[in-house]
Amino acid sequence: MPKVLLIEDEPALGMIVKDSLTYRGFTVCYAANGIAGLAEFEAHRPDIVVADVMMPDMDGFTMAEHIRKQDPNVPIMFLTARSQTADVVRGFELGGNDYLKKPFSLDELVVRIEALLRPKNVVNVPSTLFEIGKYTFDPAKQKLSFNGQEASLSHREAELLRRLYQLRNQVLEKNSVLLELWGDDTFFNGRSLDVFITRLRRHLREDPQIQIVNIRGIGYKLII
Amino acid sequence: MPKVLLIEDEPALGMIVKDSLTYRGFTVCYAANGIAGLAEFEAHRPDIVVADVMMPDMDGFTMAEHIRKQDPNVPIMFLTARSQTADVVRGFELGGNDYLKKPFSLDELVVRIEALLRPKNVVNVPSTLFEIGKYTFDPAKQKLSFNGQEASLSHREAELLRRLYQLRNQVLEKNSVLLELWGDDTFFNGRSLDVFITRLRRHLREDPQIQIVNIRGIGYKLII
DNA sequence: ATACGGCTGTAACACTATTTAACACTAAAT
DNA sequence: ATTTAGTGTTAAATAGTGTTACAGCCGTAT
Repeated sequence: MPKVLLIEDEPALGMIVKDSLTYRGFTVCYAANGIAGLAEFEAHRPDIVVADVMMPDMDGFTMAEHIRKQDPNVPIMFLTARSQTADVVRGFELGGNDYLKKPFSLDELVVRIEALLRPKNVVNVPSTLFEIGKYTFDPAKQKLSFNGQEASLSHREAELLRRLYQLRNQVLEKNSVLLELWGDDTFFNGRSLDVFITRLRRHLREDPQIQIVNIRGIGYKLII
Repeated sequence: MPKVLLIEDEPALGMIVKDSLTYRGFTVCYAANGIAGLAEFEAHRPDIVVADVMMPDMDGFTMAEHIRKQDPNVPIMFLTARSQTADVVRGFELGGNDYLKKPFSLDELVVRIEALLRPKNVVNVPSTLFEIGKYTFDPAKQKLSFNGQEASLSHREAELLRRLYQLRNQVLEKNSVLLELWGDDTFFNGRSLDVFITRLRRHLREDPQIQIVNIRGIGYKLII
């Protein structure tokens, strides 16, 4: 039951939006101007802020600046009648994550609110587990597990393994991985990459099915 | 955490898109024109390029040509106000993988970027095993086994054996294999190929059934 | 048949790339 | 200040590939 703080100075529109959001299952706090909105924010700590830009006494952007100081992460959506991009840019610089031009449809508002509320990493977590032979590799946590045993990889190791996995059974070119991970491909970095390949081989040696084969002068291939 | 290089000469739109992508978890490098974009590409090696087409000093297509020379695989998406199909066709000829007509929604941009980043061609190919007489040859792992004993082949050896096997009992022309594996067919590479044939014969000598016979002036034939 | 010149087979060597252990350095954690 | 994890660097050993030399082979012209 996500909590929405709605700040809108035009009461008619405000009530319509509030009712509509309430009807769709959101808890809605409502304020009619920026100062009141700020007070509501502090009092109720909403999950998302939907704010009109043009309001008396304190506009939406100024209010957003204050909110940002208290919570750098809460998503803020601006409702704007002005279509000048300059204004929208200001909103984004304040960390507003979306904006909606009036007039807007209530459906669109809801869809956008839901998108902003969707925790990004919940979507990602199930997809980030790689099956590498008898191992399971979580590139986000940099963990490699083999029947219950969990080993931590360093960042370099994890990034390298991720690239190898994404191109599994194909050649991962030394060249490109050096540019991506090390930033250039000088001689010494090349040796460094070799060393990391050795380290990954050691990590993966429990499953003899898995091989990191060298393609001389080109790169490496992860065989599963 | 995919890296996006965004090239857009209109600063207002550029900032909006940049913020929006950043919020959704992308790392964003930003450039305001084609020349700067090219420099950013070389410096940061992004996973995907999103480029405006119409820009001062170097247009998106020209920039894409230069990027393609450095990386034939990186996806490029064009943002275009022009709807002329001719332009879009040119973009696709340069290997741009998608285009988006302005004005576009940020959600749509993100969906398309994610689609382009999704690795589509990496499927688990069950490694095919070749039966060569009493030997078993795994071209992916570059291994040759003979009743339990496993020997590693080098990459050149494995590639050569694979070609011989695929044309078993037919002639594999020196000429073509030299072009494919060595890149040209000069005299010295020709001798090199002879040497590799010798090495394969040694690897395969346990089964006298198997022969690599020479066709003078033409190539070799693997007889099983 | 014989000799010739261009192939081919192979060993040996040269040279470069890779593997690996060991150690050095740095930044963070204690 | 000390420990630790992560990463970079070095050096020695090993592996992969290219080059050369020489011996033998093949087809053919004599």
